[in-house]
Parts: sequence; structure tokens; C-alpha cells
Amino acid sequence: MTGLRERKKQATREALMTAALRLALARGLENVRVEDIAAEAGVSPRTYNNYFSSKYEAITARHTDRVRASVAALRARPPGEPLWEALTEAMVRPWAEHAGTTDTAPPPELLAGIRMLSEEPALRAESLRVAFAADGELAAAIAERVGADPARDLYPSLVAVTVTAAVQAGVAHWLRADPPVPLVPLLRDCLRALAAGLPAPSE
Amino acid sequence: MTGLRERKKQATREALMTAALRLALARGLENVRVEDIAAEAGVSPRTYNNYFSSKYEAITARHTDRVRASVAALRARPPGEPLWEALTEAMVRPWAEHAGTTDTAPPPELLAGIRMLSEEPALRAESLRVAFAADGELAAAIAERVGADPARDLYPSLVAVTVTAAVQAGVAHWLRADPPVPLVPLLRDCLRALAAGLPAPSE
DNA sequence: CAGAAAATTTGCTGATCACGCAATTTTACC
DNA sequence: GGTAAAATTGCGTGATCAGCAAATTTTCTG
Repeated sequence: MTGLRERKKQATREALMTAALRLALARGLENVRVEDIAAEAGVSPRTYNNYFSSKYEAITARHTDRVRASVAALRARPPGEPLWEALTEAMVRPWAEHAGTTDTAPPPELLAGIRMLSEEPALRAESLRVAFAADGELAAAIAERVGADPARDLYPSLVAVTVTAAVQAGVAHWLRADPPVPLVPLLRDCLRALAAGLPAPSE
Repeated sequence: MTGLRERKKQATREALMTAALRLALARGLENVRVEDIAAEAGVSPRTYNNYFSSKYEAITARHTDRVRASVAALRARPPGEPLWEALTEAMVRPWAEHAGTTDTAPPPELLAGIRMLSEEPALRAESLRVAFAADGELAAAIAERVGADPARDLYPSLVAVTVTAAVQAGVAHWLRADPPVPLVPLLRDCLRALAAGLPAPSE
């Protein structure tokens, strides 16, 4: 199934992603041109745009993959499982694989990459774009799971979009937590709070 | 307070906003150049970029204003008011002013403009960017209101971001509702559901 | 294994965008 | 009125992104 052609394409994509991230971390985002990324990955600039349609897509590609993985993970959860359990596991999984579920501190390079996503305005915008571009899919998966009509019922899309947002908030909080806290339990807390309601703390 | 200078600037900004929107609705977004918008508004192309730093900003400027108005509205609510009441009123207000709180159908041109924001990918991205760019402010206002530390407590930013998302979902649902439903009560429902929790319907 | 077919890479080109800079025009203030 | 501040404008530059067609690489078929 995986001919040489497919493997090469994946390798090129991977090379472009890591080249883009590496250069952006080393020099700062605005000192990296598409031409540089392509050179670093060993392809022509024109080929870069066959893989990514903007300068920023390559850098956020890992995030894009995480988002897609979450949707796929939700679809893969057992059908009988309660919605919020399935949703929580699905949203958490890609982050658990990257940032470690336990007390192992995440590699600083990975952390710097994720931090850049939320601090560089252009990358933050791109991350939001991909996260919410996928939430039609997410809403559809939720609708399927609870037996709703995604076109007529508000519930699936409301859950999809707020869950996406809650994960954003969790990651942002994780990035600025001092002392550091493990990400996965934090995300679980966010989703638990979202499911249970968000009444004001002191009332 | 409002000298001629300020008034002219506002007028130019307004002219650029309406020119951009009008042209985009008439010809389709990708058939409008910055040059066209500037010409329609009677200024030079260079001046366009003194007001807006991208081609899409002018078109989403009304949305930007709504977002900012919501934050300001939250700050303007009486301090003793319960959080979710204040938050709901603040988020709803700019939409009420535009889309009408009652059974008066919104002007079709306005509706087409808002629809374009969620259907054109570039505009959707821009809308998300401005909405979530403001949510630091929103979180700060929430924190102030509940007496939390926005840097250390997760609650304010979690509420800010999910409220922003819930409004997005509400507007999106409003746009595709058939038969049409009034927007403001719909938004109230979204926020009420968010505050109260989002358990799966059938469990 | 040879050669055709299909997919990918690449260079070239053009349209557009966004901004720095300096000159010009417009507004504000005394 | 005259000067200082602010806004507009034109010009030039660098960069992004996509269409197109040629060249290269991989796959498929006899």
C-alpha cells in the first residue's frame, strides 16, 4: 500500500514541517522566508506551495494533525461510551502523545514550538483557523454519537465549538503555569468543568 | 472633543468598511482588490493600509467592533450583578443593536454580510482572529468581576474563551436556521446552556 | 526489462499585497 | 495668519502564492 511515492511525499512533508519549525525558533518567525524553508528541506520553493498553501501552514501542521487526530479518535471510541467520556479521551489523546501524561517534563523544544503558536499572532490565527475549520467534523461526530441532527440541533455544534475553545484555554494556561503543571489532567479539568457548567466561583 | 480631524478619520474608516463590504457582496471576495476598495472610498490605496493592515480587515471591521463593544459592555455592567447575567447582556448587546431583538427580520444585506463572514474561509479566519484576540481583555474583565487573578486562575480565561465560542456557534446556527429564528433569544440560550453545563441530551 | 502512463517536482511568470520612507496636503492651535 | 502636528499620498521594495508547461521520477503493463 505504501509505495515509494507515498513514503517520499510523507518524508517531504515532514522535512518541510521540521525545517519550518526549526528556522522559526532559531531566527524568529519574520526572519524566515518560504525560500529558506524550502532550501532547508532540500526542495524548490515552488514545491513548498504544493504541500502548504501559506508560509504559516507548515509551522502549524503538527497542530493541524492533532486536531484531526482528535476527531478521528472520537469516531474510534466505543459507541456505547458516554459522550463526555469519549470526548475527553479524544481531545486529550494527541496531547498526551506529545506532551506526556505524567510527570515527565516535556522537551523544551516542543514546548517552545507550542508556545510560539500562541504568542506569534500570525500562528495563533492559523491555529484557530485549523481548529475551528475542523469543528464541523467534530460536531458531526458528536451528533452521530448522541443521535442528533447536526443541521437542525444546536447542541452538537455548541459542544464542538466550546470543547475546542476549552482545549485552547487549557493549553494556554499550561503554557503560563508557574510552577509547571502536567497538561493532560489540566485538560481533563477544563472539559469536566465545561460539561458540568461554569457557575461563578463565589456565588 | 471631536475635532474635524477625528470625524474625518471615522468617516474614512466607515467609508472603507462599507466600500469593502459592498464590493465583496457584489463581485465576490476574490474579485475585489485593495485598489478597488480604496477607489470606492475615494482614498489612495496606500491610505487603505494606514487604516487596515490586511485586505480582509476592512470587511470584518464591523465584527471587530462588536467584539470590542461586548468587552466594553461587560465592564459597564453594574458591579454587583451576577456574572452570567452581566456576561449574557454584554455579549448580546451588539447583536441586538444590529440584528434586532424581536421579530423584525434583519435587513437581507446585513444578513448576507454576516453570512459571508462564516462562509468565506479567509473572512472566517479573520473573524476568529479578532474574536479570540480580544479574549485576554474579556478574561481580565471577568476576573475583575469575580475577584480572581487572571494570570493564575484558569476560570476567567476558560469562561472567556468558551463564551466567545458559544456566540460563534449561536450565530452560525442562526444563519442556517430554517425557518428563521430571532438571534438574541438564541444567543441567550447558548449562554444559559454553557453556564448550566452541557450534559448529553439523552443521558 | 522496455516503454508507456501517471504523478511529482521545478522554473518561470504575473498578480497582489503590505510596508518603509519622504514629500505633500490638511487640520489644529496660538 | 502662521506655525506645528497629523494625515494622505506616491514610489519603491520585498515577499507571498498560484497557474502553466516542461522535465523528472515512480508506477504500471506487456
